[in-house]
Amino acid sequence: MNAPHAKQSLRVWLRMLGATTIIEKTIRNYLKAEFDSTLPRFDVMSVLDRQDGPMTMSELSEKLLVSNGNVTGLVCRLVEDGMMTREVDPDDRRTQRVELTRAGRTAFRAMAIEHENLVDSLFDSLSDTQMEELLRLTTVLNTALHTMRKPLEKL
Amino acid sequence: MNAPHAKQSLRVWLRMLGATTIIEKTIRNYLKAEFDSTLPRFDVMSVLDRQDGPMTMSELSEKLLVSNGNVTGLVCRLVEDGMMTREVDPDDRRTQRVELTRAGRTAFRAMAIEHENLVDSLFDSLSDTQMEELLRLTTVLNTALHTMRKPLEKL
DNA sequence: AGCAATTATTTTAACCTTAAAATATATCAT
DNA sequence: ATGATATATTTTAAGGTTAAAATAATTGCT
Repeated sequence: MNAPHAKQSLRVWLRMLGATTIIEKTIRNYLKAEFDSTLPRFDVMSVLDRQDGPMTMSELSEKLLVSNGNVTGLVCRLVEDGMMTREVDPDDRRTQRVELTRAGRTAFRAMAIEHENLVDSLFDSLSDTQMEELLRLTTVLNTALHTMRKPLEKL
Repeated sequence: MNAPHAKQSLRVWLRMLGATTIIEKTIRNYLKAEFDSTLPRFDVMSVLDRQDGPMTMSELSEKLLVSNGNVTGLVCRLVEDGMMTREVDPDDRRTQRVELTRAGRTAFRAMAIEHENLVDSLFDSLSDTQMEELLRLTTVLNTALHTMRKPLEKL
């Protein structure tokens, strides 16, 4: 689409990575300190909370962009914690149907509110206009990266 | 600095996180496929390459924003791979002095070039103007996050 | 000198992550 | 029905990550 950005893109990338790294670490520490939980668990619960009925392991791993084996471990721990249930689908015994328990949904909603407040505070240095610009730019980038990714998956 | 961005910041954060996640995964896959290496190893070598003389484990972990224990493992593997040397500082036998080997420096430079080309291609969807905007915004954000972090470290 | 406090690093236990191999079940062609 | 193929998931091995405990060496106080 463009002439090469040369060294500019490396500089942009390192700034972006630096910011997301700090924000992510802050969120992880917060979830650990306040809820004795983790970001990957939060992400699993987030996907499940948006869902009406149960979900399969594969659907979960696709939504989260992580491997199947990874989901297996996360779900095991969340089930142990009483946040989720997992049961074999009677119609296809290869498939697991997982969903949040009532306690899981309640716990997630509480975390989600504070998570959002934390994120708000971390972006406090940007004005509303800057936030809009950043949203536009990251949306363009995201869309391009996703359409770039699709063909790669075919391999 | 501002009125609350409300839900806007969560949306911005998720877009930013989405983009960096895909870019990072792409880089990891690339380093694995082309150089049989990893991003954390690349980061260690990158810090060391910018350095003239040897460095201590603590300096390394500060630069990389990771724990001491983490650096221990990474350095062990890089030493095994012949990319680095590690020796006890004769003046303070608690301290390790680590640096790249010649092979390590050569390997890193080769990786760095292709890494930069890959990053360039991943940002291809943004125009030069958009890249400048993105650089400005992420710089503001980064600076604020770092100055936010300083006081937290004191605790 | 000798003991307490500090500093640099490693070890440990737990968790996250992946790719590849293994397991179990379902589907399909004959 | 049977055997091959495909699908859903788990297991395994290797690495990355952290906080906290353990080691080891230095510094400082008296």
